[in-house]
Amino acid sequence: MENTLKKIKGIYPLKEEHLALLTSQLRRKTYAKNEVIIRANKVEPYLYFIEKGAAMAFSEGIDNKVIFWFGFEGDIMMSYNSYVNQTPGYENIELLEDSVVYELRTDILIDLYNSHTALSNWGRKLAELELIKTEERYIATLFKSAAVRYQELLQHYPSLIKRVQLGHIASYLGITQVTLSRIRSEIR
Amino acid sequence: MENTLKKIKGIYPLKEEHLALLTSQLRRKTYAKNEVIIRANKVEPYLYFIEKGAAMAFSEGIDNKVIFWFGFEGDIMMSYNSYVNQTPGYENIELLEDSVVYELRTDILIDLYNSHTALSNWGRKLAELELIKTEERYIATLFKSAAVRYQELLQHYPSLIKRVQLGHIASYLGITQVTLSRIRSEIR
DNA sequence: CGCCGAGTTGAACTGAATCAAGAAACGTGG
DNA sequence: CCACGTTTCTTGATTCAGTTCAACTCGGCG
Repeated sequence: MENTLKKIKGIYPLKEEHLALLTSQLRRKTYAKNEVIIRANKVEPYLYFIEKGAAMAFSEGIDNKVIFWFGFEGDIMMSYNSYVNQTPGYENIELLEDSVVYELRTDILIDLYNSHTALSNWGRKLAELELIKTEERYIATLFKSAAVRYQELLQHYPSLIKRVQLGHIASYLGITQVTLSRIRSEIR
Repeated sequence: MENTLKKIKGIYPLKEEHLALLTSQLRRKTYAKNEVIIRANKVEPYLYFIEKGAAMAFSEGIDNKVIFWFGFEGDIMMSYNSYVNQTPGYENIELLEDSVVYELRTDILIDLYNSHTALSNWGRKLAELELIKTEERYIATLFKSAAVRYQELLQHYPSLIKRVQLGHIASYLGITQVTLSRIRSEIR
Protein backbone atom coordinates (compact mmCIF):
# COMPACT_ATOMS: atom_id res chain seq x y z
CA MET A 1 0.00 0.00 0.00
CA GLU A 2 2.89 2.27 -0.87
CA ASN A 3 0.97 5.18 -2.44
CA THR A 4 -1.75 5.16 0.20
CA LEU A 5 0.76 5.14 3.06
CA LYS A 6 2.74 7.97 1.50
CA LYS A 7 -0.45 9.99 1.22
CA ILE A 8 -1.52 9.37 4.81
CA LYS A 9 1.91 10.24 6.19
CA GLY A 10 2.20 13.31 4.00
CA ILE A 11 -0.94 14.93 5.37
CA TYR A 12 0.19 15.19 8.97
CA PRO A 13 2.99 13.36 10.82
CA LEU A 14 1.66 10.46 12.88
CA LYS A 15 3.37 8.19 15.40
CA GLU A 16 3.50 4.49 14.47
CA GLU A 17 0.80 3.85 17.06
CA HIS A 18 -1.71 6.26 15.49
CA LEU A 19 -0.76 5.33 11.96
CA ALA A 20 -1.49 1.69 12.81
CA LEU A 21 -4.93 2.60 14.18
CA LEU A 22 -5.76 4.16 10.84
CA THR A 23 -4.20 1.63 8.48
CA SER A 24 -5.66 -1.36 10.34
CA GLN A 25 -9.08 -0.12 9.21
CA LEU A 26 -8.22 -0.08 5.52
CA ARG A 27 -9.54 -2.82 3.22
CA ARG A 28 -7.92 -3.46 -0.12
CA LYS A 29 -10.33 -3.69 -3.06
CA THR A 30 -10.07 -3.85 -6.81
CA TYR A 31 -12.57 -2.31 -9.21
CA ALA A 32 -12.88 -2.31 -12.98
CA LYS A 33 -12.75 0.65 -15.34
CA ASN A 34 -16.07 2.55 -15.64
CA GLU A 35 -17.36 1.42 -12.26
CA VAL A 36 -19.03 4.18 -10.28
CA ILE A 37 -17.55 4.08 -6.80
CA ILE A 38 -19.42 6.99 -5.26
CA ARG A 39 -22.93 7.96 -6.27
CA ALA A 40 -24.73 11.30 -6.01
CA ASN A 41 -27.88 11.63 -3.90
CA LYS A 42 -26.74 8.90 -1.53
CA VAL A 43 -25.00 8.96 1.84
CA GLU A 44 -21.66 7.37 1.23
CA PRO A 45 -20.34 5.16 4.06
CA TYR A 46 -16.81 4.81 2.70
CA LEU A 47 -13.92 6.85 1.47
CA TYR A 48 -11.19 5.43 -0.75
CA PHE A 49 -7.45 5.89 -1.22
CA ILE A 50 -6.35 5.28 -4.80
CA GLU A 51 -3.41 2.90 -4.66
CA LYS A 52 -3.30 2.34 -8.42
CA GLY A 53 -5.60 3.75 -11.08
CA ALA A 54 -7.46 6.86 -12.11
CA ALA A 55 -10.86 8.41 -11.40
CA MET A 56 -13.01 11.43 -12.10
CA ALA A 57 -15.70 13.22 -10.10
CA PHE A 58 -18.67 14.74 -11.87
CA SER A 59 -22.06 16.26 -11.19
CA GLU A 60 -25.08 15.96 -13.39
CA GLY A 61 -27.58 18.71 -14.16
CA ILE A 62 -30.78 18.42 -16.14
CA ASP A 63 -29.11 18.64 -19.52
CA ASN A 64 -25.42 18.52 -18.77
CA LYS A 65 -22.66 16.79 -16.87
CA VAL A 66 -19.58 18.52 -15.52
CA ILE A 67 -16.33 16.89 -14.45
CA PHE A 68 -14.64 18.84 -11.68
CA TRP A 69 -11.89 16.57 -10.38
CA PHE A 70 -9.42 13.95 -11.52
CA GLY A 71 -7.65 11.60 -9.13
CA PHE A 72 -4.70 9.27 -9.50
CA GLU A 73 -2.36 7.27 -7.27
CA GLY A 74 -2.27 8.72 -3.77
CA ASP A 75 -5.44 10.77 -4.14
CA ILE A 76 -8.55 10.27 -2.04
CA MET A 77 -12.01 9.61 -3.44
CA MET A 78 -14.78 10.87 -1.22
CA SER A 79 -17.94 12.90 -1.17
CA TYR A 80 -17.14 15.64 1.32
CA ASN A 81 -20.76 16.61 1.49
CA SER A 82 -21.76 13.13 2.48
CA TYR A 83 -18.83 12.67 4.83
CA VAL A 84 -19.19 15.97 6.67
CA ASN A 85 -22.95 16.27 6.97
CA GLN A 86 -23.99 12.67 6.50
CA THR A 87 -26.36 13.97 3.84
CA PRO A 88 -26.55 12.86 0.21
CA GLY A 89 -23.81 14.32 -1.94
CA TYR A 90 -24.03 15.81 -5.42
CA GLU A 91 -20.98 14.12 -6.87
CA ASN A 92 -20.39 10.85 -8.65
CA ILE A 93 -16.93 9.33 -8.77
CA GLU A 94 -16.19 6.95 -11.60
CA LEU A 95 -13.05 4.98 -12.37
CA LEU A 96 -11.20 5.70 -15.59
CA GLU A 97 -8.99 2.61 -15.31
CA ASP A 98 -8.99 -0.75 -13.56
CA SER A 99 -7.95 0.29 -10.07
CA VAL A 100 -6.73 -0.86 -6.68
CA VAL A 101 -8.07 1.13 -3.74
CA TYR A 102 -8.12 1.01 0.04
CA GLU A 103 -11.53 1.66 1.52
CA LEU A 104 -12.25 3.11 4.95
CA ARG A 105 -15.59 3.43 6.74
CA THR A 106 -16.32 7.08 7.51
CA ASP A 107 -18.05 6.27 10.82
CA ILE A 108 -14.92 4.47 12.03
CA LEU A 109 -12.83 7.43 10.96
CA ILE A 110 -15.02 9.82 12.92
CA ASP A 111 -14.72 7.59 16.01
CA LEU A 112 -10.95 7.75 15.65
CA TYR A 113 -11.11 11.54 15.42
CA ASN A 114 -13.09 11.75 18.63
CA SER A 115 -10.76 9.53 20.62
CA HIS A 116 -7.28 10.65 19.51
CA THR A 117 -6.09 14.24 19.21
CA ALA A 118 -3.34 13.20 16.80
CA LEU A 119 -5.85 11.66 14.40
CA SER A 120 -8.23 14.56 14.81
CA ASN A 121 -5.43 16.88 13.77
CA TRP A 122 -4.70 14.58 10.85
CA GLY A 123 -8.35 14.90 9.81
CA ARG A 124 -8.21 18.66 10.22
CA LYS A 125 -5.13 18.88 8.04
CA LEU A 126 -6.73 16.65 5.42
CA ALA A 127 -9.75 18.95 5.21
CA GLU A 128 -7.56 22.05 5.18
CA LEU A 129 -5.35 20.76 2.37
CA GLU A 130 -8.36 19.76 0.29
CA LEU A 131 -9.87 23.16 0.98
CA ILE A 132 -6.82 24.96 -0.37
CA LYS A 133 -6.70 22.76 -3.44
CA THR A 134 -10.39 23.37 -4.14
CA GLU A 135 -10.03 27.10 -3.62
CA GLU A 136 -7.06 27.23 -5.98
CA ARG A 137 -8.93 25.30 -8.63
CA TYR A 138 -11.89 27.63 -8.18
CA ILE A 139 -9.84 30.81 -8.50
CA ALA A 140 -7.97 29.37 -11.47
CA THR A 141 -11.26 28.88 -13.34
CA LEU A 142 -12.19 32.46 -12.56
CA PHE A 143 -9.18 34.12 -14.00
CA LYS A 144 -7.08 31.92 -16.14
CA SER A 145 -8.04 31.03 -19.69
CA ALA A 146 -8.90 27.45 -20.56
CA ALA A 147 -5.70 27.29 -22.66
CA VAL A 148 -3.50 28.25 -19.71
CA ARG A 149 -5.30 25.90 -17.35
CA TYR A 150 -4.90 23.09 -19.85
CA GLN A 151 -1.17 23.57 -19.96
CA GLU A 152 -0.90 23.80 -16.18
CA LEU A 153 -2.94 20.64 -15.84
CA LEU A 154 -0.55 18.81 -18.14
CA GLN A 155 2.41 20.04 -16.14
CA HIS A 156 0.80 18.79 -12.97
CA TYR A 157 -0.21 15.43 -14.44
CA PRO A 158 2.14 14.71 -17.36
CA SER A 159 0.42 11.35 -17.98
CA LEU A 160 -3.00 13.00 -18.27
CA ILE A 161 -3.46 12.89 -22.06
CA LYS A 162 -2.50 9.23 -22.08
CA ARG A 163 -4.91 8.29 -19.31
CA VAL A 164 -7.92 10.59 -19.74
CA GLN A 165 -9.83 11.22 -22.93
CA LEU A 166 -10.09 14.70 -24.38
CA GLY A 167 -13.81 15.15 -23.82
CA HIS A 168 -13.33 14.62 -20.08
CA ILE A 169 -10.51 17.12 -19.91
CA ALA A 170 -12.60 19.63 -21.87
CA SER A 171 -15.48 19.19 -19.44
CA TYR A 172 -13.08 19.78 -16.55
CA LEU A 173 -11.88 22.98 -18.21
CA GLY A 174 -15.44 24.17 -18.80
CA ILE A 175 -15.20 24.17 -22.60
CA THR A 176 -16.29 21.81 -25.37
CA GLN A 177 -14.15 19.06 -26.76
CA VAL A 178 -14.11 20.92 -30.07
CA THR A 179 -12.61 24.02 -28.49
CA LEU A 180 -9.99 22.01 -26.61
CA SER A 181 -9.01 20.32 -29.84
CA ARG A 182 -8.48 23.75 -31.41
CA ILE A 183 -6.42 24.90 -28.42
CA ARG A 184 -4.21 21.85 -28.84
CA SER A 185 -3.69 22.49 -32.55
CA GLU A 186 -2.63 26.06 -31.77
CA ILE A 187 -0.06 24.91 -29.21
CA ARG A 188 1.66 22.70 -31.80
CA MET B 1 -20.14 39.26 20.38
CA GLU B 2 -23.46 37.67 19.50
CA ASN B 3 -22.83 36.84 15.83
CA THR B 4 -19.32 35.59 16.47
CA LEU B 5 -20.42 33.32 19.30
CA LYS B 6 -23.26 31.93 17.25
CA LYS B 7 -20.82 31.12 14.47
CA ILE B 8 -18.33 29.42 16.78
CA LYS B 9 -20.99 27.31 18.48
CA GLY B 10 -22.62 26.44 15.17
CA ILE B 11 -19.49 24.84 13.75
CA TYR B 12 -19.11 22.12 16.35
CA PRO B 13 -20.60 21.82 19.86
CA LEU B 14 -18.11 22.85 22.53
CA LYS B 15 -18.28 22.61 26.32
CA GLU B 16 -18.17 25.93 28.18
CA GLU B 17 -14.61 25.15 29.19
CA HIS B 18 -13.35 24.79 25.61
CA LEU B 19 -15.48 27.62 24.33
CA ALA B 20 -13.91 29.89 26.94
CA LEU B 21 -10.40 28.87 25.86
CA LEU B 22 -11.25 30.02 22.36
CA THR B 23 -13.21 33.19 23.12
CA SER B 24 -10.67 34.43 25.68
CA GLN B 25 -8.23 34.78 22.78
CA LEU B 26 -10.50 37.03 20.71
CA ARG B 27 -9.78 40.76 20.47
CA ARG B 28 -12.49 43.16 19.40
CA LYS B 29 -11.44 45.61 16.69
CA THR B 30 -13.17 48.16 14.48
CA TYR B 31 -12.13 48.97 10.95
CA ALA B 32 -13.37 51.48 8.39
CA LYS B 33 -14.92 50.81 5.01
CA ASN B 34 -12.36 50.12 2.24
CA GLU B 35 -9.65 48.97 4.63
CA VAL B 36 -7.77 45.91 3.41
CA ILE B 37 -7.68 43.46 6.31
CA ILE B 38 -5.84 40.60 4.64
CA ARG B 39 -3.23 41.11 1.95
CA ALA B 40 -2.05 38.76 -0.77
CA ASN B 41 1.59 37.62 -0.86
CA LYS B 42 1.94 37.91 2.87
CA VAL B 43 1.74 35.40 5.71
CA GLU B 44 -1.28 36.45 7.71
CA PRO B 45 -0.97 36.03 11.50
CA TYR B 46 -4.66 36.60 12.26
CA LEU B 47 -8.09 35.43 11.29
CA TYR B 48 -11.20 37.50 11.88
CA PHE B 49 -14.83 36.87 12.77
CA ILE B 50 -17.17 39.48 11.29
CA GLU B 51 -19.39 40.66 14.12
CA LYS B 52 -20.90 43.52 12.12
CA GLY B 53 -20.14 44.59 8.58
CA ALA B 54 -19.37 43.26 5.11
CA ALA B 55 -16.27 42.21 3.21
CA MET B 56 -15.09 40.77 -0.08
CA ALA B 57 -12.14 38.58 -1.04
CA PHE B 58 -10.40 39.09 -4.37
CA SER B 59 -7.32 38.07 -6.27
CA GLU B 60 -5.43 40.20 -8.73
CA GLY B 61 -3.95 39.03 -12.01
CA ILE B 62 -1.81 41.03 -14.41
CA ASP B 63 -4.70 42.85 -16.04
CA ASN B 64 -7.72 41.87 -14.01
CA LYS B 65 -9.17 41.47 -10.53
CA VAL B 66 -11.68 38.82 -9.56
CA ILE B 67 -13.92 38.81 -6.50
CA PHE B 68 -14.63 35.28 -5.31
CA TRP B 69 -16.21 35.65 -1.87
CA PHE B 70 -18.50 37.96 0.10
CA GLY B 71 -18.75 37.85 3.87
CA PHE B 72 -21.20 39.34 6.34
CA GLU B 73 -22.09 38.97 10.03
CA GLY B 74 -21.00 35.59 11.36
CA ASP B 75 -18.60 34.84 8.51
CA ILE B 76 -14.88 34.34 8.95
CA MET B 77 -12.20 36.30 7.09
CA MET B 78 -9.02 34.36 6.60
CA SER B 79 -6.47 33.32 4.06
CA TYR B 80 -6.62 29.54 4.21
CA ASN B 81 -3.44 29.26 2.23
CA SER B 82 -1.60 31.36 4.74
CA TYR B 83 -3.26 29.71 7.73
CA VAL B 84 -2.68 26.12 6.63
CA ASN B 85 0.79 26.30 5.12
CA GLN B 86 2.13 29.45 6.73
CA THR B 87 2.94 30.58 3.20
CA PRO B 88 1.85 33.82 1.51
CA GLY B 89 -1.72 33.72 0.26
CA TYR B 90 -3.14 34.91 -3.04
CA GLU B 91 -6.21 36.62 -1.65
CA ASN B 92 -6.96 40.13 -0.46
CA ILE B 93 -9.88 40.78 1.86
CA GLU B 94 -11.32 44.28 1.88
CA LEU B 95 -14.15 45.73 3.95
CA LEU B 96 -17.23 47.00 2.15
CA GLU B 97 -18.63 48.74 5.25
CA ASP B 98 -17.38 50.08 8.56
CA SER B 99 -17.06 46.86 10.53
CA VAL B 100 -16.61 45.32 13.96
CA VAL B 101 -14.54 42.14 14.01
CA TYR B 102 -12.95 39.77 16.52
CA GLU B 103 -9.40 38.87 15.67
CA LEU B 104 -7.60 35.67 16.63
CA ARG B 105 -3.92 34.80 16.26
CA THR B 106 -3.53 31.70 14.10
CA ASP B 107 -0.52 30.43 16.06
CA ILE B 108 -2.56 30.48 19.27
CA LEU B 109 -5.35 28.63 17.49
CA ILE B 110 -2.96 25.94 16.32
CA ASP B 111 -1.63 25.54 19.88
CA LEU B 112 -5.19 25.05 21.06
CA TYR B 113 -5.74 22.39 18.38
CA ASN B 114 -2.70 20.48 19.53
CA SER B 115 -3.66 20.47 23.19
CA HIS B 116 -7.43 19.80 23.12
CA THR B 117 -9.19 17.13 21.08
CA ALA B 118 -12.47 19.04 21.28
CA LEU B 119 -10.91 22.15 19.74
CA SER B 120 -9.05 20.10 17.17
CA ASN B 121 -12.36 18.62 16.11
CA TRP B 122 -13.84 22.11 16.01
CA GLY B 123 -11.01 23.13 13.68
CA ARG B 124 -11.56 20.05 11.54
CA LYS B 125 -15.24 20.83 11.24
CA LEU B 126 -14.51 24.45 10.37
CA ALA B 127 -12.23 23.35 7.53
CA GLU B 128 -14.71 20.72 6.36
CA LEU B 129 -17.61 23.16 6.27
CA GLU B 130 -15.57 25.73 4.39
CA LEU B 131 -14.46 23.01 2.00
CA ILE B 132 -18.05 22.06 1.18
CA LYS B 133 -19.04 25.69 0.68
CA THR B 134 -16.09 26.29 -1.62
CA GLU B 135 -16.80 23.12 -3.57
CA GLU B 136 -20.44 24.08 -4.00
CA ARG B 137 -19.52 27.55 -5.18
CA TYR B 138 -17.03 26.00 -7.59
CA ILE B 139 -19.51 23.54 -9.05
CA ALA B 140 -22.16 26.26 -9.30
CA THR B 141 -19.85 28.36 -11.50
CA LEU B 142 -19.27 25.31 -13.69
CA PHE B 143 -22.83 24.53 -14.50
CA LYS B 144 -25.26 27.22 -13.58
CA SER B 145 -25.70 30.33 -15.70
CA ALA B 146 -24.72 33.71 -14.30
CA ALA B 147 -28.42 34.66 -14.22
CA VAL B 148 -29.34 31.67 -12.06
CA ARG B 149 -26.38 32.19 -9.74
CA TYR B 150 -27.32 35.85 -9.37
CA GLN B 151 -30.82 34.92 -8.25
CA GLU B 152 -29.54 32.26 -5.86
CA LEU B 153 -27.07 34.73 -4.42
CA LEU B 154 -29.90 37.18 -3.75
CA GLN B 155 -31.92 34.47 -2.05
CA HIS B 156 -28.99 33.61 0.14
CA TYR B 157 -28.16 37.22 0.97
CA PRO B 158 -31.34 39.29 0.51
CA SER B 159 -29.54 42.45 1.58
CA LEU B 160 -26.84 41.99 -1.03
CA ILE B 161 -27.97 44.60 -3.59
CA LYS B 162 -28.27 47.18 -0.85
CA ARG B 163 -24.82 46.48 0.57
CA VAL B 164 -22.65 45.57 -2.41
CA GLN B 165 -22.34 47.50 -5.63
CA LEU B 166 -23.24 45.91 -8.93
CA GLY B 167 -19.72 45.82 -10.36
CA HIS B 168 -18.56 43.71 -7.42
CA ILE B 169 -21.41 41.26 -7.81
CA ALA B 170 -20.72 41.03 -11.55
CA SER B 171 -17.07 40.25 -10.86
CA TYR B 172 -18.15 37.55 -8.43
CA LEU B 173 -20.40 36.03 -11.10
CA GLY B 174 -17.63 36.15 -13.69
CA ILE B 175 -19.42 38.55 -16.04
CA THR B 176 -19.22 42.28 -16.75
CA GLN B 177 -21.30 44.88 -14.98
CA VAL B 178 -23.01 45.61 -18.29
CA THR B 179 -24.16 42.02 -18.69
CA LEU B 180 -25.41 41.87 -15.10
CA SER B 181 -27.36 45.05 -15.67
CA ARG B 182 -29.05 43.43 -18.67
CA ILE B 183 -29.81 40.29 -16.66
CA ARG B 184 -31.49 42.47 -14.06
CA SER B 185 -33.59 44.29 -16.64
CA GLU B 186 -34.80 40.95 -18.03
CA ILE B 187 -35.83 39.71 -14.59
CA ARG B 188 -38.10 42.73 -14.11
C1' DC C 1 -25.93 74.13 -9.01
C1' DG C 2 -22.88 71.25 -11.19
C1' DC C 3 -19.86 67.34 -10.75
C1' DC C 4 -18.89 62.46 -10.23
C1' DG C 5 -19.53 57.66 -9.61
C1' DA C 6 -22.90 53.99 -10.42
C1' DG C 7 -26.13 51.94 -13.29
C1' DT C 8 -28.59 51.47 -17.77
C1' DT C 9 -29.04 51.04 -22.66
C1' DG C 10 -27.66 50.69 -27.66
C1' DA C 11 -24.49 49.16 -31.55
C1' DA C 12 -20.61 46.74 -33.20
C1' DC C 13 -17.48 43.08 -32.49
C1' DT C 14 -15.50 38.66 -30.93
C1' DG C 15 -14.59 34.19 -29.15
C1' DA C 16 -16.69 29.97 -28.07
C1' DA C 17 -20.74 26.80 -29.00
C1' DT C 18 -23.11 24.32 -32.25
C1' DC C 19 -23.73 21.76 -36.39
C1' DA C 20 -21.65 18.79 -39.53
C1' DA C 21 -18.45 15.88 -41.92
C1' DG C 22 -14.26 13.40 -42.25
C1' DA C 23 -9.89 11.04 -40.17
C1' DA C 24 -7.75 8.35 -36.70
C1' DA C 25 -7.69 5.06 -32.93
C1' DC C 26 -9.69 1.33 -30.54
C1' DG C 27 -11.61 -3.16 -29.59
C1' DT C 28 -14.22 -7.15 -30.64
C1' DG C 29 -15.30 -11.27 -33.03
C1' DG C 30 -14.28 -14.19 -36.65
C1' DC D 1 -4.09 -11.07 -36.74
C1' DC D 2 -7.07 -8.92 -39.76
C1' DA D 3 -11.71 -6.56 -40.85
C1' DC D 4 -15.39 -4.00 -39.51
C1' DG D 5 -17.91 -1.01 -36.48
C1' DT D 6 -17.82 2.26 -32.96
C1' DT D 7 -15.94 5.85 -30.51
C1' DT D 8 -12.75 9.73 -30.22
C1' DC D 9 -10.54 13.53 -32.26
C1' DT D 10 -9.98 17.09 -35.78
C1' DT D 11 -11.35 20.66 -38.92
C1' DG D 12 -14.56 23.93 -41.31
C1' DA D 13 -18.81 27.01 -41.53
C1' DT D 14 -22.35 29.25 -39.06
C1' DT D 15 -24.63 31.15 -35.01
C1' DC D 16 -25.08 33.38 -30.76
C1' DA D 17 -24.18 35.12 -26.09
C1' DG D 18 -21.36 38.24 -23.81
C1' DT D 19 -17.66 41.89 -24.18
C1' DT D 20 -16.33 46.33 -25.47
C1' DC D 21 -17.07 51.00 -26.54
C1' DA D 22 -19.85 54.79 -25.94
C1' DA D 23 -23.59 57.79 -24.74
C1' DC D 24 -27.00 58.82 -21.50
C1' DT D 25 -29.71 58.88 -16.78
C1' DC D 26 -29.99 59.09 -12.02
C1' DG D 27 -28.87 60.32 -7.25
C1' DG D 28 -25.88 62.06 -3.84
C1' DC D 29 -22.68 65.62 -2.15
C1' DG D 30 -19.46 69.43 -2.07
